[in-house]
Amino acid sequence: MPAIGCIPPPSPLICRQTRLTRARPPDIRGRMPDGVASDTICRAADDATAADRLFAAVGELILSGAIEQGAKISEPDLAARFGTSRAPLREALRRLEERKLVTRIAHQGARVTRLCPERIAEIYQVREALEGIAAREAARHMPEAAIAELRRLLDLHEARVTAHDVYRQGSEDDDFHFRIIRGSGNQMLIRLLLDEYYLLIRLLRRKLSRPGGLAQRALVEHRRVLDAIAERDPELAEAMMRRHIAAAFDRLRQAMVVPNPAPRPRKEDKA
Amino acid sequence: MPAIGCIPPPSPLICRQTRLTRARPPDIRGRMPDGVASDTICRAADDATAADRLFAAVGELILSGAIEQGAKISEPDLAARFGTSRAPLREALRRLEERKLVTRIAHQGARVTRLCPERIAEIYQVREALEGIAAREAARHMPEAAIAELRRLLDLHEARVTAHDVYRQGSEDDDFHFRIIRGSGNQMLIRLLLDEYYLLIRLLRRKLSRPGGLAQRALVEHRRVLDAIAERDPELAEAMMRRHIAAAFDRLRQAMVVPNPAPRPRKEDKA
DNA sequence: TGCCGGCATTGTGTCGACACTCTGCCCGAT
DNA sequence: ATCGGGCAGAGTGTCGACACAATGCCGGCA
Repeated sequence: MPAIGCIPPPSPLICRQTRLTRARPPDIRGRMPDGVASDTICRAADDATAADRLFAAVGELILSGAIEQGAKISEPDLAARFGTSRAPLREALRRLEERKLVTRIAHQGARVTRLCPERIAEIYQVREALEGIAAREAARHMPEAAIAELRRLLDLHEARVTAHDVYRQGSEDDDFHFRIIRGSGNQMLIRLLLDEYYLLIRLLRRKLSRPGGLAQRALVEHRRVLDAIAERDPELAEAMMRRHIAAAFDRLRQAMVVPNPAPRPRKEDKA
Repeated sequence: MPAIGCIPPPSPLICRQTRLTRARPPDIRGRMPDGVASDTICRAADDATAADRLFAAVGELILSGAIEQGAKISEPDLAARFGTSRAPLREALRRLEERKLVTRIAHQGARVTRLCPERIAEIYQVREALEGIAAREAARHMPEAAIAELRRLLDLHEARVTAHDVYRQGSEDDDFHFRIIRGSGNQMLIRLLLDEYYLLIRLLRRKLSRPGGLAQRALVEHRRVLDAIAERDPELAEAMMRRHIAAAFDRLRQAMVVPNPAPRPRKEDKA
């Protein structure tokens, strides 16, 4: 039973600058939460296939909010807008579907996934478990150097937070989490969280006003997680991370109820 | 902020009998571990698109071992074998890729994912966390009726196990887990585990001889999980489930080392 | 005899076109 | 006036074909 090369392509994913046709100025603003994920998941999307580029571009379009949640996605439209045929676009949509960013119904088309509160709660439940594992494994495998670097990062965050009391658009928050996830060394987990779950988290962040004023709190929790990892205490790290995620969700939920009492429209279209 | 319909299509997936062309006898044996998942994930794949049918068929081909792990998948070949064009096959492959059953490299083709021991360990780590959550939530949300039914199922298993001392091909084992996962009521979790992770688990089960003689042990663990759920004790349920998965992995790992010292061929082709 | 470069072949990525399905609109009937 | 059926339009699913990339083979050269 041979068992060697597994999952070689580390991650095809949403990248920063993504052009579409080989020689064309960037018409899509594929901005990433600066300095965050650009180095994480990206692969040079330059010599990649059109489908890859479209996957990245459309993904970014969705995550950036350029295409609203629930909006229908017309294949001919989008393909034309990108100057490609439908084939690569369909591939991109299919991959986005698997990552749950779009929902497709046969003979009816694709639309951007709409996240309801129940689904958001579920996402956070799963995220809690997964990042708990990540923290646990990071406590086991994360190199000392990475830990030190992460500590410096948190110091930097603290400086910013005391100045503005806000984790800028969640990108710094993500940065912290990404590093721990990568620190786990668990390839399956890394792929699952970075390639799939964080897309959903970024998506739901779009529709939720970030609860400001609590960055200080999050920072404290981050420090606790990091301390546990630095002490090489897997159980504690897991517990702290889980508690942090749970707390973050609590904060999120409170922000969720306020702005929107209960408007429940049934149908609407047009992208 | 409207937020209503999310993730409507419960699950397109590997089904039992899957025909390809509308009117053609089933040339692909799409057998499921009988009586297990047939009711879980399936959707009548009859009026579905060719891509859906191919997705199910090729998936089953892989899971059944008809296409070996690491084997190359030639698009023209497979398409011809199924009497379709490459377009729907490519869609199927792409979806299988997202589910990590096949690995594709641009301009080079797709091959069945090969699971190395490290990856298997990672899968079990993640599975432990996810099914832990599932058990926890099942303790909260699973209907009494379902619990009672599950108890009867375990009684049935016990009868079989005392007779043969083996969980038949893992299908009964899966049945137990599936019910708990579904009992969690967490749609995201259900999709993640059933649509994605259990495919991998079935795949790795193919390459690992099932450690017989330990069914009794697994059954005891199953009962503990169920008891905790019946007592509506989420924490205990989670702990028991995690322990069960961890123990199952231990058993698996022992089975992993024995039959295969270290043959490591580098390359081979042909499906 | 072994290594390197060119060539043919295979196969993937992409394209344009067609068929069938679904949606929305218009019209006639009740 | 409202409801049901038919029709047109749009859109998705599928197909066959082509271009470029990658692989493997063959011959030339050291």
